Amino acid sequence: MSAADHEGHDKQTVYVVDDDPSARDSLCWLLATEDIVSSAYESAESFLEHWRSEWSGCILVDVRMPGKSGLQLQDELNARSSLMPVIVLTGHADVPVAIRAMKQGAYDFLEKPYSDDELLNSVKSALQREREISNAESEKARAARALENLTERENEVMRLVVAGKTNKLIGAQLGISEKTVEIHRSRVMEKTGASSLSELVRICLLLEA
Amino acid sequence: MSAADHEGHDKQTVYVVDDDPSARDSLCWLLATEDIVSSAYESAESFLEHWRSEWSGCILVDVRMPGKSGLQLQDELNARSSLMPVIVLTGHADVPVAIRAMKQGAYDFLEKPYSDDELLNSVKSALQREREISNAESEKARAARALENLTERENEVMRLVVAGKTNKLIGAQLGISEKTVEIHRSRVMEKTGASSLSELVRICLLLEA
DNA sequence: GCCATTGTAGGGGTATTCCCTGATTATATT
DNA sequence: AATATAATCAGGGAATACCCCTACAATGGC
Repeated sequence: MSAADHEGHDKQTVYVVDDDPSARDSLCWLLATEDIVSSAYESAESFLEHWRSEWSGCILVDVRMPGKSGLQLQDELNARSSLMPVIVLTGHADVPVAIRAMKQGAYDFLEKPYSDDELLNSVKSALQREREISNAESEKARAARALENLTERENEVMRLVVAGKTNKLIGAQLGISEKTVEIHRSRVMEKTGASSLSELVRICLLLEA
Repeated sequence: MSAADHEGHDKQTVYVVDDDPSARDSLCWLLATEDIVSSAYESAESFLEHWRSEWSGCILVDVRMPGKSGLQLQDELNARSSLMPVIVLTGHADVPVAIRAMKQGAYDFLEKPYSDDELLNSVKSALQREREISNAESEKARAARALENLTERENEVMRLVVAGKTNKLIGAQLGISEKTVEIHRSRVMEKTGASSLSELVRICLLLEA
């Protein structure tokens, strides 16, 4: 937990996507008063063009915009497996839109006029959430990187090891010598950096779920 | 997966909570056409009175009702750690209510008039979801039951075993003989029913998260 | 042809786990 | 007082895992 804080996170940024320049400006200004870094885009398209999966922070997006709407932007981000919380802003009461946004995984949905406090609270909580998600994801990514260097055979052996089988059983099942299993097994431990069977099991479970 | 289906599930029931008798009747009738068992309540209070945590299925609740509203019912169920999906029904477009319902974890939010198909699709998908949640929960419960029979010492030893330490290290750390650790360890395996270290790790991880 | 990688296998040794029997002490329950 | 449970420790032995070494065949790239 404590170690994860000073890990590979770029500083969190709030990405403001709104076609109305004055709305963008006032949002960015408001965020700046709380020392929150923001970055503004005038359309969903221009945001998506620049978007990088490594970005850290959250997104503030207006529903009604020329071109792609806020909901379509959300869709596209979901398709790209973005895990960044999205806060949807809207000027008009529209239940179906609100429901769709929430079901698409919006972190929050604010109707104008909203108070500065409402917005800031929502943003801060979204940033906090993103930090947690991001930490969990970087652990997963580290595990995945460790596993992708394994050869097919090593992977096969690893799965059986994690399933709790002994080297002897694994050898019999794969039609190879127990000795060979030993070697694959030790390579697995070496490549994954796991110092114990428990760690190896943890790594594998992290990627199954 | 296949084994979980014929497990301790009571048959799934859709709990209909609505103060309007004709609405209740038409919902129950509609559900019956798809062979879905339903049970109707005229108020949040009467539903909560009968509610049992073992119930399996989902809840269809109207927002506007005399006494506790649908949202308050949702609150109360959350407080009681209910994991049953809640589908909120409403007659009037009201964004804040819809947002609140979704943020409180509603599975869906339907505005009248909704089509029969919309409702049935939502219900069926909620029931499917509940089945998954319920299976996952019963696994967790089984693991918890296994662990709560452990003595303090056994629990202590188990944590260290799962942390990947050897019996020797555990003995040193707890100031007891390696032999004694062996015994606690084997009791842990026996009581939890784990047939390998991997299984034990799985069980523990299931309850940490 | 040479070299790196991968998969295979054995010898030999040490460490660890796992299972058996047997025992002592304390505490709580009956 | 007798019984049960929990926690402690010991010896011995079988099975397993882990680590060192050497070795060979196939594969593909330089």
